Amino acid sequence: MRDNEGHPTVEDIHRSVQQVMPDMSLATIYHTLNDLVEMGEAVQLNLGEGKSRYDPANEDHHHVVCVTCRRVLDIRRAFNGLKLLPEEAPGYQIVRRELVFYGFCPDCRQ
Amino acid sequence: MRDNEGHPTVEDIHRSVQQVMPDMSLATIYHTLNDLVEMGEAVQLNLGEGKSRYDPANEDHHHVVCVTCRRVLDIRRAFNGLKLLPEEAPGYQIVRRELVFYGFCPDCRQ
DNA sequence: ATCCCTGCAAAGCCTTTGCAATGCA
DNA sequence: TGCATTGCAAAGGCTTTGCAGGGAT
Repeated sequence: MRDNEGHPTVEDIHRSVQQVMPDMSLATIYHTLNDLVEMGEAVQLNLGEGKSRYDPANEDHHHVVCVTCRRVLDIRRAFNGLKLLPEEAPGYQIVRRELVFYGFCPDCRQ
Repeated sequence: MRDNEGHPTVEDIHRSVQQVMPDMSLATIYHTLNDLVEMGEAVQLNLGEGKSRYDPANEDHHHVVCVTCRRVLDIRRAFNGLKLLPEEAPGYQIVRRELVFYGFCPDCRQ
């Protein structure tokens, strides 16, 4: 995941791992990713594609998705000034937040 | 969607519509929802469940999802002070943003 | 010897698609 | 009549699961 340049799908990771371990199966990739997510080492991204992408759980950053070409861009500073007001979710213990912007990238905007 | 109390899945909508039109098929629900999203009348939510939920496209509000019981709570004020800095996504035209908090609801927190 | 990890194949969802039938203008 | 909408069934994509084989402790 770290070598992969960003937001790899399960398929991406599978191909990548197979270059080192040619027999690695898809099922094992799924198993391992689920374990990593459970351990808190990886984050599963839901970018509205019908499939998941994965990030190492390093930083609290977020994403811009082009609705046309599906390119994904990292956003690092969007959370300045943002907080979940306690009175909006009383009693909740928040463990993660995911912010996705959808729009047209410069190329697809024409 | 408006009658449904919140964030219905396709299945929810299907059941709901069938109470009035018993022959309504799932395929038609999917067709209609896709049309509504394309028209900008509905919003498809990705809450990390492997299936979609839908909201009428009324307000720019967001969601808290309990990672245990999957209950979904609306958040209305979380965007105070949040903006997408232009230098973070130069040339992009943003059309929608989706913010999801994941955590434990009061009941599942124990 | 036991236990966990792996791979394969099958099954499971959710969603889309092809096609024929239907309804409406 | 012509066109869009519908329903059904099949297919498609992503993910999970059952099971048996194999490696490590």
